[in-house]
Amino acid sequence: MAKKPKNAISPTRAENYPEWYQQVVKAADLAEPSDVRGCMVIKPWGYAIWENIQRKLDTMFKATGHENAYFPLFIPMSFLEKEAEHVEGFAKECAVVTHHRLEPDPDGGLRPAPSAKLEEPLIVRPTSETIIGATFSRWIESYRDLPILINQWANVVRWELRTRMFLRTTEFLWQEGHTAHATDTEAQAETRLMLDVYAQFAEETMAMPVIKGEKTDGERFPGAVATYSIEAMMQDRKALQAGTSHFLGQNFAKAQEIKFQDQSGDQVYAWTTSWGVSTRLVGALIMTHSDDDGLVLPPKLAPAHVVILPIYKSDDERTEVLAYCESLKEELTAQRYDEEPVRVRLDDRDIRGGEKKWQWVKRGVPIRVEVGPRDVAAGKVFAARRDVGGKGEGVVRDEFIATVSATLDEIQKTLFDRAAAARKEATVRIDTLEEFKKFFAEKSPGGLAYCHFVDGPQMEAELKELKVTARCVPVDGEEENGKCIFSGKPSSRRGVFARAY
RNA sequence: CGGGCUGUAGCUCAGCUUGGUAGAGCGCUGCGUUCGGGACGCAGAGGCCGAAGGUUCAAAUCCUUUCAGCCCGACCA
Repeated sequence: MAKKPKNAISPTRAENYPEWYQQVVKAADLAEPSDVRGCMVIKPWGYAIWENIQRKLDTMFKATGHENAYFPLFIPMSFLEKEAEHVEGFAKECAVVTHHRLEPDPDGGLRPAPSAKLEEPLIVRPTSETIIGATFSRWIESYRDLPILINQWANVVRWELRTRMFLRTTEFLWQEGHTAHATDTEAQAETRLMLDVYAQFAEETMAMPVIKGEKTDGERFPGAVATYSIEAMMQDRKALQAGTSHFLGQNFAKAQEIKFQDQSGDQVYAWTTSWGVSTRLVGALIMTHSDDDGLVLPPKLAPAHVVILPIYKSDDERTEVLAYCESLKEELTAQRYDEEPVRVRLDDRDIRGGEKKWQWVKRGVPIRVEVGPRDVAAGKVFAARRDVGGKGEGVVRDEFIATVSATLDEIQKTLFDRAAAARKEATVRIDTLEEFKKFFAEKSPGGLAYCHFVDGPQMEAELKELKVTARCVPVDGEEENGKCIFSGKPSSRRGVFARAY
């Protein structure tokens, strides 16, 4: 007799959070390590979540006037050299292509053919500001060509030395928006608009509360004038940057010669922005909602809203139960949730019921329905919600179908409220360095600290010591006079500080 | 890129100190018993012990080199 562990995931969050995270990724069948160092294979269940994220965001981008396009994976090395800060930021983590042909080597293997060396090396894009900027410079001649609002769904490569599934991998999938505008004001408005889009997506679709804010000097995107981000708090109270929106000023326009003739006939530089979210959002999703039994998915992103598990012994029962399940599936699918048909999966695989049930628990499906001969006879279903745990309860079939959409809504809301409560619980205002150090002490749980500060080397040094980072200055924060806890200088706004991923 | 550790079955690992032609649990396949449940029994498939070289009658085991992974640090829009 095997021992029955109390939880499906070991270790639990409390025992070892980073290891728990890895185990959830594995148990929920989201992704696995690949044959290439630092890269992962995203498995169907994980990719389906990403597809849902993509679909939702893509709709929001289109609704705000953006169009999709696609730019090359390779970028001439010289392009990266054009913007000084940009080089500084990315040069250390670029994959470089130097040859275009292989040939047999003396040891029986292969090697890049010396005769096929590229005149100019290509880098695999770590982001596409430079090549898109170069393209924009050809597209833009007149103020009548502006604004240009482009988005691309793509993969990028950043040669990170230390990787974690979804949170930081060498290659990852993302979306990068790139826009060019005639005026400073318009570009700034675009930057803030997309920040709002991200925040709305995070809170309404991912059920993940976020803080919208501006980054400090140390955390700004290389080459940007201002970087904004949405910051979320994970269950271990560490902050995670979940999306960024950059106001690039005219920095890239000057580097890439993105010029146009304005209404008075003068040649002037355009104002550009860029903004992105990545598969890191899947990591954020995991660490925001999941529990010691595995993944917990917000209904709006779940690949399946409802999973139906038939239970039977004999062939007769099988026929009867399956027919009941098929019609249940059909009627559920006819229901609508979040403006789409309810997504239902009927799992009639021939494996043990208990094991099958736990697989779906670990995968985080919002509602699990078990149907056996007794339910068929009584016209009922046995339903359980993933967000509240427990075994579930018998419900009259038609009633279950009629309320499924409302139940999904309730689950979505419960997840958001729970995450918001956890964040509130971990949020403090701190006014002295002493208190700050205590809050972020070695064994302390930490959290989000709102403090007055003045950006500068003194702050950077203190933060580094404590392994704390300035996350952002909330954009909707109130003006308030105070003193920087690091330097004592006067400050008018509080910033958010936290340990971070 | 520095410091520490580990590479043996699909997975987690034992065996290595004291060299003698490879083990367990889980998973997988088949049969059976159970079953509103992550169950059990029996039978079976599966490994040239990360790679290369060396010592030896004999190497998973000792020596050298190399590659890969993990942890800690540095780095990280």
